[in-house]
Amino acid sequence: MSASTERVTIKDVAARAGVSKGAVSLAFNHKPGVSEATRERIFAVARELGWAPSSTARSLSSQRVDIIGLVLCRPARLLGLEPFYMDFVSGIESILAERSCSLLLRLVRDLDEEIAVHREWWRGRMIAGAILVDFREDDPRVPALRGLGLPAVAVGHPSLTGPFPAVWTDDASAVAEAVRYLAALGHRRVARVGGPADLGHSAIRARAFADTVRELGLKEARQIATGFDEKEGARATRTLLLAADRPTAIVYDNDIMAVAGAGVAAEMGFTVPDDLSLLAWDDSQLCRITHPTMSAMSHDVHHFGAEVARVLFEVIGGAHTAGHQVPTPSLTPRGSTAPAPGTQSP
Amino acid sequence: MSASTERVTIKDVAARAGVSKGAVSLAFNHKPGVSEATRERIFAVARELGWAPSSTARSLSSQRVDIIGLVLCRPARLLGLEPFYMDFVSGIESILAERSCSLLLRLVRDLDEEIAVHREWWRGRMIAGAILVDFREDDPRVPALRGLGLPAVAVGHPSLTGPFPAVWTDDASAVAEAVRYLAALGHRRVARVGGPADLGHSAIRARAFADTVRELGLKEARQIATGFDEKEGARATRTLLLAADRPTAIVYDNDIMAVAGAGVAAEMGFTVPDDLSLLAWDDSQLCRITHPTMSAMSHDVHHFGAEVARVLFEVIGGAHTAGHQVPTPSLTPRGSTAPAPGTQSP
DNA sequence: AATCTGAGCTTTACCGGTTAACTGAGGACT
DNA sequence: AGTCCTCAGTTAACCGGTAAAGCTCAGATT
Repeated sequence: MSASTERVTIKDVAARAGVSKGAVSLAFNHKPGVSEATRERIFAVARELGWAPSSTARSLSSQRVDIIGLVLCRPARLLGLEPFYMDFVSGIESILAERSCSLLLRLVRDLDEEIAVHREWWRGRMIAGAILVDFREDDPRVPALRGLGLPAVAVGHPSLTGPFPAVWTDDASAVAEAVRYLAALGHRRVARVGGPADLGHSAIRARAFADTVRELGLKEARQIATGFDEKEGARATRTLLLAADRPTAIVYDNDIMAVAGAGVAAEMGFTVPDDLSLLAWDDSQLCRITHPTMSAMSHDVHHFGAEVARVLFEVIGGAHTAGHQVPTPSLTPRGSTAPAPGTQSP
Repeated sequence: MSASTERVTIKDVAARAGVSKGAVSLAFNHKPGVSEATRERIFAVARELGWAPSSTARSLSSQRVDIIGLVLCRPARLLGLEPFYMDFVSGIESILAERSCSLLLRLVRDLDEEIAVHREWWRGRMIAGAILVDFREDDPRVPALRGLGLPAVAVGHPSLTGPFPAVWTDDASAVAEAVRYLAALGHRRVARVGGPADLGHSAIRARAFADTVRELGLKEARQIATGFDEKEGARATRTLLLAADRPTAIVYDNDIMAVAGAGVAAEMGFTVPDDLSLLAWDDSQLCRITHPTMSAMSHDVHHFGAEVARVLFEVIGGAHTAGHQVPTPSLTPRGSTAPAPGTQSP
């Protein structure tokens, strides 16, 4: 039981089993060319010696890896705050774990760095494929990474993701549903606190929001772009509520901001939902535990992540996947939305 | 600008620069043996060809990698729920990003699998070091991984982590502070909803809790072990509140359970904090946005993760690090704690 | 009897780097 | 002039696997 410092390699296993390296390799990759008896002997020796093929060496010579890459281009701090990402990652991991794969995670400051990381990872066959998130309009990653041959799945609307198979939610319909719901409750002045303006899905939601407002003949609606965090959500809410024609309902792009908005409303003397209705997005646990509870456009983010991973494996497997849509976030009314002030309940 | 399929390797760079592979390698590793002029020429060619050393190949021959490993042995779903982990990971990433390192993340079902993964990763020099978390008492990873030579830092009290440099918070003191605070508010029956019994820090907290209760002469205190999730937190709270000698204050092992507990209390007709005081742990955003806001034992989890990563780099660098303690969680009183029912305020 | 076949291995050439050992030229020192 | 260094590089072995090509031999085919 001594901890011998020598690393046991395929050569040791081969020698011990009385065969060549090649035979061991064949056996371990379940390829024909070794008899059942030899195969078993090899496995026995490997077990005895505690050997398993080195994935580094294997990936160098055979280009096969069991790692998939995820590069995130967001401030580290925000990751910890947003429930979305961890839930998404846990969904991915749930599928990777089934296949004994790991996730290589990297944080970068900008998209150029992200592109460089993907190039490098793929060049050296460090990863078998990648998951691309947070698409911008005219995203620079599309021209930079297309044609690399990197198997990748894109999280975002197909209009943004270029040649990469996309997995997305129909944000436009969801936004429309949200606005219609609020309009049905009698709200005429509805505002929206969105994510960063350059993010593709923010733009899609913004457009859908404006369109629906116009279509329903509501008052000209204000939208504010933010950085997704608590503070900006609070500030945006304050700005909206201080305006002369303050909204009676606000739709948020995530739940952190919605909850922060509820705090601001309370602090400014507005009662939710009597004076003001709030509608969150993503519906993590947060929404269920506030008082009042948060109405939200909810979808299963964990499942979303899992679906993305599943599609990625199809792509890696060579399938000509077109990508696909996961269920549209659906309205989950809770305690933060109510008929507009001065409206008969419908 | 054509997407030539051929991968550019060190050989191409060498040929183009008119030197040998060795010279390119020396230049890129900033080792002596090439003149400044040649070095520059090599770099220029590399830039022109878009070449960077393949980390796979490098790690095979030189054992140098810029990836660190983290294996988590928890249900995937829970990861997405607990604010702790993402915040912790984001702290780690903040330090890794500074050094252009990545995190290799893997989810496993049990500790045996975790041990196997670490062995494999380290054997093949897939990782430069690892972060070990969630220590049990007599943790099987300690005997299994010690003597491997794997640079690792352990998150947990040194009494649990064996030879691995530990980074930990002084949970015992924190628990004592929590109980003292509640006692000072006049609470005589204090209960605790803890994490899984086999987790080292749960045991430490349980012991400290019992000790402090005894020391202060409080009523015999009930402690319930749970799986850290919302549902179990709710159930434990219900159990406690249904008992004849129900507590007037409850300390939780994370904030999810505390918040779930608040919901149960409300649903059972207890007013927090008038009838019942609740004290959370970890203090994520959750605690600031509930009504009433949650008093908590708070610490900076992001910073904790960063510190762990920093220590790991020291260990990888060969330093003989002893590990160290990060600030003890400190009491942040908010709206969920108040004098015990029928007590004069102090 | 000569040839073909295929199962079961072995050999050998990589994969893309690193590194120890070696070479050759120029300069300093004796 | 001869010896010794040092610098700047080259060569070749090696890291731990994979994979294509080659070899051997028993049994089937003609």
